Amino acid sequence: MEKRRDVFQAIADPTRREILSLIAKKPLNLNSIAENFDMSRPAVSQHIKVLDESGLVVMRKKGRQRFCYIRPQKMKDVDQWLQQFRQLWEDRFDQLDQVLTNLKDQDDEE
Amino acid sequence: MEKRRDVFQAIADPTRREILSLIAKKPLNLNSIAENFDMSRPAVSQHIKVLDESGLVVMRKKGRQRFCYIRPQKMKDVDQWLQQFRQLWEDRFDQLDQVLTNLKDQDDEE
DNA sequence: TCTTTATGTAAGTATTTGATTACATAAATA
DNA sequence: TATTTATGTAATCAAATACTTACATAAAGA
Repeated sequence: MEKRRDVFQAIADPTRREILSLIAKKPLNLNSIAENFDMSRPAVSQHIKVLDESGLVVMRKKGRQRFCYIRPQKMKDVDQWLQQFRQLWEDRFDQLDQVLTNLKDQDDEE
Repeated sequence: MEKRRDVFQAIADPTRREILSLIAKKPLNLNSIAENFDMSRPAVSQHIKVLDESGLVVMRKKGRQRFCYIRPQKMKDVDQWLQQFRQLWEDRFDQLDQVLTNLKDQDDEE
């Protein structure tokens, strides 16, 4: 039985996000993915395992290779979570922006 | 100087995502946020600190209270990262879906 | 069959995370 | 001024994370 993983936890790691970007362009086998990173193959393999367990990718055996495919449907889950905030950033003149404008006087970052 | 945090790492934790959902509806002070969770106030405070450092929220002092506001612009960063995958889930009949359909025979999950 | 290639897996480890409790401080109120 | 309220901070700790190296296995090709 496969362990279930949280999608948000899966995309938290920058290496895993890079892997997703890579295979979004073209499905790749494990070694080809590992070549793109400055870390050991087992390390990359573990990242892919996390992605697999989260449902963000699926693996498919092809001879002695295992190819990694992105699962767009699961990526959509993240998009749907964002839905609740979308209105906020589309409303340019909401209260929060005013608050942030006022804050510029007492806060100097960014 | 404030430590910079990764937005994706910030939303990785379910408690922090809940906090964001809460204050998206209405800005709240720290204690009011903590009331919604079954954990100690300092624990919630640390979560909010992470959100603050990631830029997803801003704090504003009001008397002895500190209110927590969502920063929609930063939420948009996540949305923009998703952009690269959007085409994939909008194309219903791409190669990946065919692969997934074939996979149903050798894989029994979900 | 022997070798190479692609991958799996196990053991070990440093660091980070997510929580706790205890105590400190600063603003509002009696 | 004394107390309450809202919050900050420090010390501690267990568990999870993100790696490493070493070895095992399974499929393809010489």
